[in-house]
Amino acid sequence: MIQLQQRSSSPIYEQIVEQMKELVAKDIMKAGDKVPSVRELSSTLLINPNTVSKAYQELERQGVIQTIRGKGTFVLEPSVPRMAAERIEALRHELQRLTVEAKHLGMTKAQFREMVDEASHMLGEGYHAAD
Amino acid sequence: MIQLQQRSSSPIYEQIVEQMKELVAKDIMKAGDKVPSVRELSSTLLINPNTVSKAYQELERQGVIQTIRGKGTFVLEPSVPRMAAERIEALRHELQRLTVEAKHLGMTKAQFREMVDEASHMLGEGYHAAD
Amino acid sequence: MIQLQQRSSSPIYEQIVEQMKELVAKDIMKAGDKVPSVRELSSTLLINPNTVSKAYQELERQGVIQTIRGKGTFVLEPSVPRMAAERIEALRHELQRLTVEAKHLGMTKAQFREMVDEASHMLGEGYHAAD
Amino acid sequence: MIQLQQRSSSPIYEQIVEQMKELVAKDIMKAGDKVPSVRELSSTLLINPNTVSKAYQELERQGVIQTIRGKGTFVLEPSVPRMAAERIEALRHELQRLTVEAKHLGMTKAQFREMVDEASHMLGEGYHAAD
DNA sequence: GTGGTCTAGACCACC
DNA sequence: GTGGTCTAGACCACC
Repeated sequence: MIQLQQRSSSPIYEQIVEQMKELVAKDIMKAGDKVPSVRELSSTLLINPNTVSKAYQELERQGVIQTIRGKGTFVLEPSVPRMAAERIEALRHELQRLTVEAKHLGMTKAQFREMVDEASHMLGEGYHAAD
Repeated sequence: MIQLQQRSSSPIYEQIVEQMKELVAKDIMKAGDKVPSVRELSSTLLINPNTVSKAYQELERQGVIQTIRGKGTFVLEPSVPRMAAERIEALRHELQRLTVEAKHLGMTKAQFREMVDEASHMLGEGYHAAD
Repeated sequence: MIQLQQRSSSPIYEQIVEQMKELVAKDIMKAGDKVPSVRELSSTLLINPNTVSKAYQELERQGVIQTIRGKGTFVLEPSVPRMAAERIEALRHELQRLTVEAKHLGMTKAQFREMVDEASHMLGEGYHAAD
Repeated sequence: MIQLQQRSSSPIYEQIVEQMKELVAKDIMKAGDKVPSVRELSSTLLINPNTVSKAYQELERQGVIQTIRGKGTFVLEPSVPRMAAERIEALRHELQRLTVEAKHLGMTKAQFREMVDEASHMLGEGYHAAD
Protein backbone atom coordinates (compact mmCIF):
# COMPACT_ATOMS: atom_id res chain seq x y z
CA MET A 1 0.00 0.00 0.00
CA ILE A 2 2.96 2.25 0.55
CA GLN A 3 4.95 3.34 -2.45
CA LEU A 4 8.33 4.92 -2.10
CA GLN A 5 10.10 7.17 -4.50
CA GLN A 6 13.76 6.56 -3.89
CA ARG A 7 14.55 9.56 -6.01
CA SER A 8 12.26 11.92 -4.19
CA SER A 9 13.81 14.79 -2.34
CA SER A 10 11.83 14.00 0.79
CA PRO A 11 13.41 11.37 3.01
CA ILE A 12 12.05 7.86 2.95
CA TYR A 13 10.93 7.90 6.56
CA GLU A 14 8.88 11.01 5.89
CA GLN A 15 7.28 9.40 2.87
CA ILE A 16 6.19 6.54 5.09
CA VAL A 17 4.80 8.92 7.71
CA GLU A 18 2.87 10.88 5.13
CA GLN A 19 1.45 7.90 3.35
CA MET A 20 0.45 6.20 6.56
CA LYS A 21 -1.35 9.35 7.65
CA GLU A 22 -3.01 9.52 4.24
CA LEU A 23 -4.28 5.96 4.56
CA VAL A 24 -5.74 6.80 7.95
CA ALA A 25 -7.21 10.10 6.78
CA LYS A 26 -8.93 8.31 3.91
CA ASP A 27 -10.28 5.66 6.30
CA ILE A 28 -8.43 2.94 4.43
CA MET A 29 -6.78 2.14 7.73
CA LYS A 30 -8.98 2.46 10.79
CA ALA A 31 -8.58 2.58 14.54
CA GLY A 32 -7.53 -0.79 15.86
CA ASP A 33 -6.07 -1.98 12.56
CA LYS A 34 -2.67 -3.57 12.87
CA VAL A 35 0.09 -2.00 10.86
CA PRO A 36 2.89 -4.15 9.47
CA SER A 37 5.78 -4.83 11.82
CA VAL A 38 9.00 -2.93 11.30
CA ARG A 39 10.68 -6.04 9.92
CA GLU A 40 7.80 -6.88 7.64
CA LEU A 41 7.46 -3.42 6.15
CA SER A 42 11.21 -2.97 5.75
CA SER A 43 11.53 -6.24 3.86
CA THR A 44 8.50 -5.41 1.70
CA LEU A 45 9.87 -2.00 0.82
CA LEU A 46 13.46 -3.22 0.54
CA ILE A 47 14.73 -0.61 2.93
CA ASN A 48 16.63 -0.49 6.17
CA PRO A 49 14.56 -1.44 9.27
CA ASN A 50 15.94 1.63 11.02
CA THR A 51 14.17 3.79 8.46
CA VAL A 52 10.80 2.16 9.15
CA SER A 53 11.46 2.38 12.84
CA LYS A 54 12.11 6.08 12.60
CA ALA A 55 8.85 6.57 10.70
CA TYR A 56 6.85 4.63 13.30
CA GLN A 57 8.39 6.65 16.12
CA GLU A 58 7.29 9.82 14.39
CA LEU A 59 3.77 8.43 13.85
CA GLU A 60 3.59 7.46 17.49
CA ARG A 61 4.79 10.90 18.53
CA GLN A 62 1.96 12.37 16.42
CA GLY A 63 -0.59 10.10 18.07
CA VAL A 64 -1.47 8.19 14.89
CA ILE A 65 -0.33 4.74 15.94
CA GLN A 66 0.62 3.00 19.13
CA THR A 67 2.95 0.15 19.82
CA ILE A 68 1.85 -2.44 22.32
CA ARG A 69 4.75 -4.45 23.63
CA GLY A 70 4.69 -7.98 22.30
CA LYS A 71 1.48 -7.50 20.37
CA GLY A 72 2.39 -5.14 17.58
CA THR A 73 1.58 -1.69 16.35
CA PHE A 74 -1.96 -0.38 15.84
CA VAL A 75 -3.82 2.60 14.47
CA LEU A 76 -5.14 4.74 17.30
CA GLU A 77 -8.60 6.21 17.77
CA PRO A 78 -8.62 9.70 16.36
CA SER A 79 -8.48 11.74 19.51
CA VAL A 80 -7.27 15.05 20.65
CA PRO A 81 -4.18 15.19 18.50
CA ARG A 82 -0.84 15.68 20.14
CA MET A 83 0.59 19.14 19.91
CA ALA A 84 -2.54 20.36 18.16
CA ALA A 85 -1.88 24.05 18.70
CA GLU A 86 1.62 23.88 17.25
CA ARG A 87 0.53 21.77 14.34
CA ILE A 88 -2.33 24.09 13.50
CA GLU A 89 0.10 26.98 13.54
CA ALA A 90 2.42 25.05 11.24
CA LEU A 91 -0.50 24.26 8.93
CA ARG A 92 -1.47 27.89 8.77
CA HIS A 93 2.11 28.82 7.96
CA GLU A 94 2.41 26.26 5.21
CA LEU A 95 -0.86 27.37 3.66
CA GLN A 96 0.52 30.87 3.67
CA ARG A 97 3.62 29.63 1.86
CA LEU A 98 1.57 27.76 -0.74
CA THR A 99 -0.49 30.86 -1.37
CA VAL A 100 2.66 32.83 -2.04
CA GLU A 101 3.73 30.18 -4.52
CA ALA A 102 0.29 30.22 -6.16
CA LYS A 103 0.57 33.98 -6.54
CA HIS A 104 3.95 33.62 -8.22
CA LEU A 105 2.43 31.05 -10.55
CA GLY A 106 -0.14 33.64 -11.54
CA MET A 107 -3.14 31.84 -10.06
CA THR A 108 -6.30 33.68 -9.07
CA LYS A 109 -8.14 33.16 -5.83
CA ALA A 110 -10.78 31.12 -7.68
CA GLN A 111 -8.23 28.85 -9.28
CA PHE A 112 -6.48 28.30 -5.97
CA ARG A 113 -9.73 27.56 -4.21
CA GLU A 114 -10.64 25.05 -6.87
CA MET A 115 -7.34 23.30 -6.35
CA VAL A 116 -7.99 23.30 -2.60
CA ASP A 117 -11.43 21.79 -3.06
CA GLU A 118 -10.02 19.08 -5.26
CA ALA A 119 -7.50 18.18 -2.59
CA SER A 120 -9.80 18.42 0.38
CA HIS A 121 -12.69 16.17 -0.59
CA MET A 122 -11.66 13.75 2.13
CA LEU A 123 -12.56 16.20 4.85
CA GLY A 124 -15.93 15.80 6.53
CA GLU A 125 -18.72 18.30 5.92
CA GLY A 126 -18.83 19.24 9.53
CA TYR A 127 -22.61 19.20 10.04
CA HIS A 128 -21.99 16.59 12.66
CA ALA A 129 -18.87 16.23 14.72
CA ALA A 130 -15.89 14.67 12.94
CA ASP A 131 -16.97 11.14 13.73
CA MET B 1 12.14 43.10 6.52
CA ILE B 2 13.43 39.55 6.57
CA GLN B 3 13.39 37.64 9.82
CA LEU B 4 15.34 34.47 10.30
CA GLN B 5 14.69 31.67 12.69
CA GLN B 6 18.10 30.21 13.33
CA ARG B 7 16.57 27.21 15.04
CA SER B 8 14.13 26.41 12.25
CA SER B 9 14.54 23.13 10.44
CA SER B 10 14.39 24.86 7.09
CA PRO B 11 17.75 26.20 5.96
CA ILE B 12 18.47 29.89 6.16
CA TYR B 13 18.77 30.32 2.42
CA GLU B 14 15.29 28.82 1.98
CA GLN B 15 13.85 31.15 4.58
CA ILE B 16 15.25 34.06 2.61
CA VAL B 17 13.82 32.70 -0.64
CA GLU B 18 10.38 32.22 0.89
CA GLN B 19 10.24 35.58 2.60
CA MET B 20 11.46 37.43 -0.47
CA LYS B 21 8.77 35.71 -2.54
CA GLU B 22 6.24 36.66 0.10
CA LEU B 23 7.28 40.32 -0.04
CA VAL B 24 6.86 40.24 -3.81
CA ALA B 25 3.56 38.37 -3.68
CA LYS B 26 2.22 40.97 -1.26
CA ASP B 27 3.41 43.81 -3.51
CA ILE B 28 5.63 45.12 -0.74
CA MET B 29 8.46 44.73 -3.19
CA LYS B 30 7.63 45.52 -6.80
CA ALA B 31 9.17 45.00 -10.21
CA GLY B 32 12.23 47.18 -10.58
CA ASP B 33 12.86 47.54 -6.87
CA LYS B 34 16.41 46.97 -5.83
CA VAL B 35 16.93 44.24 -3.29
CA PRO B 36 19.70 44.67 -0.73
CA SER B 37 23.14 43.70 -1.98
CA VAL B 38 24.55 40.37 -0.90
CA ARG B 39 26.98 42.08 1.45
CA GLU B 40 24.35 44.39 2.88
CA LEU B 41 21.78 41.71 3.62
CA SER B 42 24.38 39.33 5.01
CA SER B 43 25.64 41.94 7.43
CA THR B 44 22.09 42.93 8.43
CA LEU B 45 21.11 39.33 9.11
CA LEU B 46 24.48 38.48 10.63
CA ILE B 47 24.96 35.57 8.28
CA ASN B 48 27.56 34.61 5.73
CA PRO B 49 27.43 36.32 2.31
CA ASN B 50 27.51 32.90 0.64
CA THR B 51 24.21 32.03 2.25
CA VAL B 52 22.54 35.16 0.88
CA SER B 53 24.16 34.51 -2.47
CA LYS B 54 22.71 31.03 -2.58
CA ALA B 55 19.25 32.39 -1.83
CA TYR B 56 19.54 35.04 -4.54
CA GLN B 57 20.68 32.47 -7.08
CA GLU B 58 17.64 30.35 -6.30
CA LEU B 59 15.36 33.38 -6.61
CA GLU B 60 16.97 34.16 -9.95
CA ARG B 61 16.42 30.61 -11.14
CA GLN B 62 12.75 30.95 -10.19
CA GLY B 63 12.50 34.17 -12.18
CA VAL B 64 11.75 36.38 -9.18
CA ILE B 65 14.81 38.63 -9.25
CA GLN B 66 17.55 39.46 -11.71
CA THR B 67 21.14 40.41 -11.23
CA ILE B 68 22.67 43.13 -13.35
CA ARG B 69 26.43 43.05 -13.37
CA GLY B 70 27.99 45.56 -11.07
CA LYS B 71 24.69 47.33 -10.56
CA GLY B 72 22.91 45.12 -8.12
CA THR B 73 19.92 42.83 -7.95
CA PHE B 74 16.34 43.78 -8.82
CA VAL B 75 12.81 42.41 -8.62
CA LEU B 76 11.65 41.21 -12.01
CA GLU B 77 8.35 41.82 -13.77
CA PRO B 78 6.07 38.90 -13.00
CA SER B 79 6.17 36.88 -16.19
CA VAL B 80 5.77 33.35 -17.38
CA PRO B 81 7.11 31.48 -14.38
CA ARG B 82 9.91 29.01 -14.90
CA MET B 83 8.95 25.36 -14.78
CA ALA B 84 5.31 26.26 -14.23
CA ALA B 85 3.97 22.76 -14.91
CA GLU B 86 6.25 21.10 -12.40
CA ARG B 87 5.61 23.75 -9.81
CA ILE B 88 1.83 23.49 -10.20
CA GLU B 89 2.09 19.73 -9.74
CA ALA B 90 4.17 20.23 -6.61
CA LEU B 91 1.63 22.74 -5.30
CA ARG B 92 -1.20 20.27 -5.84
CA HIS B 93 0.73 17.58 -4.02
CA GLU B 94 1.52 19.81 -1.07
CA LEU B 95 -2.11 20.87 -0.78
CA GLN B 96 -3.00 17.20 -0.68
CA ARG B 97 -0.53 16.69 2.13
CA LEU B 98 -1.89 19.63 4.10
CA THR B 99 -5.40 18.28 3.75
CA VAL B 100 -4.30 14.98 5.24
CA GLU B 101 -2.80 16.88 8.14
CA ALA B 102 -5.99 18.93 8.54
CA LYS B 103 -7.99 15.72 8.72
CA HIS B 104 -5.72 14.37 11.45
CA LEU B 105 -6.22 17.60 13.33
CA GLY B 106 -9.96 16.97 13.19
CA MET B 107 -10.77 19.91 10.95
CA THR B 108 -13.88 20.01 8.80
CA LYS B 109 -13.95 21.10 5.20
CA ALA B 110 -15.47 24.43 6.27
CA GLN B 111 -12.76 25.07 8.84
CA PHE B 112 -10.05 24.21 6.38
CA ARG B 113 -11.56 26.44 3.73
CA GLU B 114 -11.71 29.30 6.19
CA MET B 115 -8.05 28.87 6.95
CA VAL B 116 -7.34 28.84 3.21
CA ASP B 117 -9.29 32.04 2.69
CA GLU B 118 -7.41 33.71 5.48
CA ALA B 119 -4.12 32.79 3.87
CA SER B 120 -5.08 33.56 0.30
CA HIS B 121 -6.38 37.10 0.50
CA MET B 122 -3.33 38.25 -1.42
CA LEU B 123 -4.47 36.44 -4.56
CA GLY B 124 -6.20 38.48 -7.22
CA GLU B 125 -9.88 38.04 -7.97
CA GLY B 126 -9.17 37.39 -11.59
CA TYR B 127 -12.18 39.25 -12.93
CA HIS B 128 -9.89 41.80 -14.51
CA ALA B 129 -6.41 41.08 -15.80
CA ALA B 130 -3.69 40.98 -13.11
CA ASP B 131 -3.04 44.69 -13.47
CA MET C 1 38.04 10.62 -16.75
CA ILE C 2 37.59 14.30 -15.99
CA GLN C 3 40.44 16.64 -16.68
CA LEU C 4 40.54 20.14 -15.34
CA GLN C 5 42.36 23.12 -16.69
CA GLN C 6 43.03 25.25 -13.65
CA ARG C 7 44.08 28.17 -15.83
CA SER C 8 40.96 28.06 -18.00
CA SER C 9 38.68 31.06 -17.88
CA SER C 10 35.66 28.84 -17.35
CA PRO C 11 35.10 27.94 -13.72
CA ILE C 12 35.99 24.50 -12.47
CA TYR C 13 32.42 23.56 -11.66
CA GLU C 14 31.41 24.35 -15.24
CA GLN C 15 34.22 22.24 -16.61
CA ILE C 16 32.91 19.34 -14.55
CA VAL C 17 29.36 19.92 -15.76
CA GLU C 18 30.44 20.02 -19.40
CA GLN C 19 32.68 17.01 -19.22
CA MET C 20 30.11 14.95 -17.38
CA LYS C 21 27.53 15.82 -20.02
CA GLU C 22 30.05 14.87 -22.68
CA LEU C 23 30.63 11.47 -21.08
CA VAL C 24 26.88 10.89 -21.04
CA ALA C 25 26.38 12.16 -24.60
CA LYS C 26 29.06 9.76 -25.81
CA ASP C 27 27.49 6.86 -23.94
CA ILE C 28 30.62 6.41 -21.90
CA MET C 29 28.41 6.90 -18.87
CA LYS C 30 24.95 5.41 -19.13
CA ALA C 31 21.67 5.66 -17.29
CA GLY C 32 21.96 4.02 -13.90
CA ASP C 33 25.72 4.34 -13.69
CA LYS C 34 26.99 5.67 -10.41
CA VAL C 35 29.05 8.81 -10.63
CA PRO C 36 31.89 9.27 -8.15
CA SER C 37 30.82 10.61 -4.77
CA VAL C 38 31.44 14.25 -4.04
CA ARG C 39 34.26 13.38 -1.67
CA GLU C 40 35.82 10.88 -4.08
CA LEU C 41 35.84 13.17 -7.10
CA SER C 42 37.05 16.14 -5.09
CA SER C 43 39.99 14.19 -3.74
CA THR C 44 40.82 12.79 -7.19
CA LEU C 45 40.76 16.22 -8.78
CA LEU C 46 42.42 17.87 -5.79
CA ILE C 47 39.67 20.42 -5.47
CA ASN C 48 37.23 21.40 -2.78
CA PRO C 49 34.17 19.19 -2.22
CA ASN C 50 31.96 22.27 -2.46
CA THR C 51 33.04 22.79 -6.03
CA VAL C 52 32.09 19.25 -7.01
CA SER C 53 28.86 19.65 -5.11
CA LYS C 54 28.01 22.77 -7.06
CA ALA C 55 28.65 20.96 -10.34
CA TYR C 56 26.48 18.02 -9.32
CA GLN C 57 23.65 20.33 -8.29
CA GLU C 58 23.76 21.98 -11.69
CA LEU C 59 23.76 18.60 -13.42
CA GLU C 60 20.78 17.59 -11.32
CA ARG C 61 18.95 20.77 -12.27
CA GLN C 62 19.58 19.95 -15.91
CA GLY C 63 18.17 16.47 -15.43
CA VAL C 64 21.43 14.65 -16.19
CA ILE C 65 22.04 13.00 -12.84
CA GLN C 66 20.04 12.26 -9.72
CA THR C 67 21.00 12.04 -6.10
CA ILE C 68 19.52 9.32 -3.95
CA ARG C 69 19.85 10.03 -0.26
CA GLY C 70 22.68 8.21 1.39
CA LYS C 71 23.19 6.00 -1.66
CA GLY C 72 25.03 8.23 -4.04
CA THR C 73 24.52 9.98 -7.37
CA PHE C 74 23.49 8.30 -10.60
CA VAL C 75 23.12 9.05 -14.30
CA LEU C 76 19.47 9.49 -15.23
CA GLU C 77 17.55 8.07 -18.16
CA PRO C 78 17.59 10.63 -20.92
CA SER C 79 14.12 12.13 -20.77
CA VAL C 80 12.31 15.30 -21.54
CA PRO C 81 15.05 17.82 -20.86
CA ARG C 82 14.36 20.63 -18.41
CA MET C 83 13.79 24.04 -19.92
CA ALA C 84 14.13 22.64 -23.42
CA ALA C 85 12.74 25.72 -25.19
CA GLU C 86 15.14 28.11 -23.49
CA ARG C 87 18.09 25.82 -24.04
CA ILE C 88 17.29 25.38 -27.74
CA GLU C 89 17.14 29.15 -28.12
CA ALA C 90 20.49 29.50 -26.37
CA LEU C 91 21.95 26.82 -28.64
CA ARG C 92 20.74 28.66 -31.73
CA HIS C 93 22.26 31.88 -30.46
CA GLU C 94 25.61 30.29 -29.69
CA LEU C 95 25.73 28.68 -33.13
CA GLN C 96 25.14 32.12 -34.58
CA ARG C 97 28.06 33.45 -32.57
CA LEU C 98 30.34 30.64 -33.68
CA THR C 99 29.45 31.31 -37.30
CA VAL C 100 30.46 34.91 -36.91
CA GLU C 101 33.78 33.78 -35.49
CA ALA C 102 34.22 31.30 -38.35
CA LYS C 103 33.66 34.11 -40.84
CA HIS C 104 36.33 36.21 -39.13
CA LEU C 105 38.68 33.26 -39.34
CA GLY C 106 38.10 33.20 -43.10
CA MET C 107 36.31 29.89 -43.17
CA THR C 108 33.92 28.93 -45.97
CA LYS C 109 30.58 27.31 -45.45
CA ALA C 110 32.05 23.97 -46.55
CA GLN C 111 34.91 24.19 -44.10
CA PHE C 112 32.59 25.14 -41.27
CA ARG C 113 30.23 22.31 -42.10
CA GLU C 114 33.11 19.87 -42.11
CA MET C 115 34.10 21.03 -38.66
CA VAL C 116 30.50 20.64 -37.53
CA ASP C 117 30.34 17.09 -38.90
CA GLU C 118 33.55 16.20 -37.12
CA ALA C 119 32.10 17.43 -33.85
CA SER C 120 28.64 15.98 -34.25
CA HIS C 121 29.32 12.33 -35.00
CA MET C 122 27.89 11.47 -31.61
CA LEU C 123 24.41 12.56 -32.65
CA GLY C 124 21.98 9.85 -33.75
CA GLU C 125 20.82 9.58 -37.33
CA GLY C 126 17.22 9.82 -36.30
CA TYR C 127 15.88 7.31 -38.79
CA HIS C 128 14.92 5.07 -35.92
CA ALA C 129 13.89 6.18 -32.48
CA ALA C 130 16.69 7.30 -30.16
CA ASP C 131 18.01 3.95 -29.03
CA MET D 1 23.17 49.45 -34.44
CA ILE D 2 24.38 47.87 -31.23
CA GLN D 3 21.80 46.70 -28.75
CA LEU D 4 22.71 45.83 -25.22
CA GLN D 5 20.87 43.57 -22.87
CA GLN D 6 21.69 44.89 -19.44
CA ARG D 7 20.22 41.79 -17.96
CA SER D 8 22.20 39.35 -20.05
CA SER D 9 24.64 37.09 -18.29
CA SER D 10 27.41 38.03 -20.73
CA PRO D 11 29.27 41.20 -19.83
CA ILE D 12 28.50 44.36 -21.72
CA TYR D 13 31.95 44.69 -23.23
CA GLU D 14 31.63 41.18 -24.66
CA GLN D 15 28.25 42.01 -26.14
CA ILE D 16 29.86 44.96 -27.92
CA VAL D 17 32.70 42.78 -29.21
CA GLU D 18 30.33 40.13 -30.50
CA GLN D 19 27.93 42.53 -32.14
CA MET D 20 30.72 44.50 -33.76
CA LYS D 21 32.14 41.28 -35.17
CA GLU D 22 28.69 40.31 -36.36
CA LEU D 23 28.29 43.62 -38.20
CA VAL D 24 31.62 43.05 -39.90
CA ALA D 25 30.90 39.40 -40.69
CA LYS D 26 27.63 40.43 -42.33
CA ASP D 27 29.41 43.13 -44.34
CA ILE D 28 27.29 45.81 -42.74
CA MET D 29 30.55 47.38 -41.63
CA LYS D 30 33.41 47.13 -44.08
CA ALA D 31 37.14 47.65 -44.11
CA GLY D 32 37.97 51.33 -43.78
CA ASP D 33 34.67 52.22 -42.15
CA LYS D 34 35.02 54.42 -39.11
CA VAL D 35 33.56 53.05 -35.92
CA PRO D 36 32.06 55.43 -33.36
CA SER D 37 34.52 56.95 -30.90
CA VAL D 38 34.63 55.60 -27.38
CA ARG D 39 32.91 58.71 -26.07
CA GLU D 40 30.25 58.67 -28.75
CA LEU D 41 29.35 55.02 -28.36
CA SER D 42 29.39 55.18 -24.58
CA SER D 43 27.01 58.14 -24.56
CA THR D 44 24.75 56.48 -27.15
CA LEU D 45 24.57 53.26 -25.15
CA LEU D 46 24.42 55.05 -21.80
CA ILE D 47 27.30 53.07 -20.42
CA ASN D 48 30.67 53.78 -18.91
CA PRO D 49 33.39 54.81 -21.45
CA ASN D 50 35.74 52.31 -19.81
CA THR D 51 33.42 49.54 -20.92
CA VAL D 52 33.52 50.62 -24.56
CA SER D 53 37.25 51.07 -24.32
CA LYS D 54 37.69 47.55 -23.07
CA ALA D 55 35.60 46.22 -25.97
CA TYR D 56 37.64 48.16 -28.54
CA GLN D 57 40.88 46.88 -27.02
CA GLU D 58 39.64 43.34 -27.40
CA LEU D 59 38.54 43.98 -31.00
CA GLU D 60 41.94 45.46 -31.76
CA ARG D 61 43.65 42.46 -30.20
CA GLN D 62 41.57 40.23 -32.47
CA GLY D 63 42.58 42.26 -35.53
CA VAL D 64 39.06 43.47 -36.31
CA ILE D 65 39.62 47.19 -35.84
CA GLN D 66 42.56 49.54 -35.56
CA THR D 67 42.97 52.82 -33.83
CA ILE D 68 44.87 55.52 -35.61
CA ARG D 69 46.10 58.18 -33.26
CA GLY D 70 44.22 61.41 -33.71
CA LYS D 71 42.09 60.09 -36.57
CA GLY D 72 39.81 57.54 -34.95
CA THR D 73 39.12 53.85 -35.05
CA PHE D 74 38.52 51.90 -38.26
CA VAL D 75 37.51 48.45 -39.45
CA LEU D 76 40.53 46.57 -40.73
CA GLU D 77 40.95 44.64 -43.98
CA PRO D 78 40.14 41.02 -43.26
CA SER D 79 43.62 39.55 -43.20
CA VAL D 80 45.38 36.68 -41.63
CA PRO D 81 43.55 36.75 -38.35
CA ARG D 82 45.53 37.09 -35.17
CA MET D 83 46.02 33.92 -33.23
CA ALA D 84 44.23 31.93 -35.91
CA ALA D 85 45.41 28.53 -34.75
CA GLU D 86 44.29 29.07 -31.17
CA ARG D 87 40.98 30.52 -32.22
CA ILE D 88 40.29 27.63 -34.59
CA GLU D 89 41.02 25.24 -31.75
CA ALA D 90 38.66 27.16 -29.50
CA LEU D 91 35.99 27.10 -32.20
CA ARG D 92 36.33 23.37 -32.59
CA HIS D 93 36.03 22.95 -28.84
CA GLU D 94 32.94 25.10 -28.60
CA LEU D 95 31.29 23.24 -31.46
CA GLN D 96 32.00 20.06 -29.58
CA ARG D 97 30.33 21.52 -26.52
CA LEU D 98 27.26 22.61 -28.50
CA THR D 99 26.96 19.13 -29.97
CA VAL D 100 26.93 17.65 -26.50
CA GLU D 101 24.15 20.03 -25.55
CA ALA D 102 22.23 19.16 -28.74
CA LYS D 103 22.52 15.49 -27.85
CA HIS D 104 21.14 16.16 -24.38
CA LEU D 105 18.26 18.05 -25.97
CA GLY D 106 17.48 14.95 -27.99
CA MET D 107 18.37 16.42 -31.38
CA THR D 108 19.36 14.24 -34.33
CA LYS D 109 22.29 14.95 -36.59
CA ALA D 110 19.89 16.19 -39.29
CA GLN D 111 18.17 18.59 -36.93
CA PHE D 112 21.47 19.92 -35.67
CA ARG D 113 22.78 20.36 -39.21
CA GLU D 114 19.65 22.25 -40.16
CA MET D 115 20.19 24.61 -37.25
CA VAL D 116 23.80 25.07 -38.30
CA ASP D 117 22.80 25.87 -41.88
CA GLU D 118 20.30 28.42 -40.64
CA ALA D 119 23.00 30.12 -38.63
CA SER D 120 25.76 29.93 -41.22
CA HIS D 121 24.15 31.49 -44.27
CA MET D 122 26.51 34.42 -43.95
CA LEU D 123 29.52 32.30 -44.76
CA GLY D 124 30.82 32.33 -48.36
CA GLU D 125 30.38 29.33 -50.60
CA GLY D 126 34.08 28.90 -50.93
CA TYR D 127 34.30 28.46 -54.71
CA HIS D 128 36.57 31.47 -54.76
CA ALA D 129 38.85 32.57 -51.97
CA ALA D 130 37.17 34.41 -49.11
CA ASP D 131 37.82 37.75 -50.78
C1' DG E 1 29.08 5.56 4.11
C1' DT E 2 26.23 9.53 1.32
C1' DG E 3 25.09 14.59 0.13
C1' DG E 4 23.41 19.40 2.13
C1' DT E 5 24.21 23.56 4.71
C1' DC E 6 26.86 27.04 6.58
C1' DT E 7 30.85 29.86 8.04
C1' DA E 8 35.08 32.68 7.31
C1' DG E 9 37.53 34.56 4.18
C1' DA E 10 40.32 35.10 -0.31
C1' DC E 11 40.41 36.57 -5.03
C1' DC E 12 38.41 37.96 -9.26
C1' DA E 13 35.50 40.23 -13.12
C1' DC E 14 32.56 43.85 -14.16
C1' DC E 15 31.14 48.67 -14.00
C1' DG F 1 30.81 49.70 -5.49
C1' DT F 2 28.52 44.92 -7.36
C1' DG F 3 28.08 39.63 -7.59
C1' DG F 4 30.71 34.95 -8.73
C1' DT F 5 34.03 31.41 -7.63
C1' DC F 6 36.72 28.78 -4.72
C1' DT F 7 39.02 26.95 -0.56
C1' DA F 8 39.19 24.83 4.12
C1' DG F 9 36.68 22.92 7.18
C1' DA F 10 32.61 22.18 10.53
C1' DC F 11 28.25 20.04 11.43
C1' DC F 12 24.13 17.71 10.19
C1' DA F 13 20.44 14.42 8.16
C1' DC F 14 19.77 10.23 5.96
C1' DC F 15 20.63 5.32 5.28
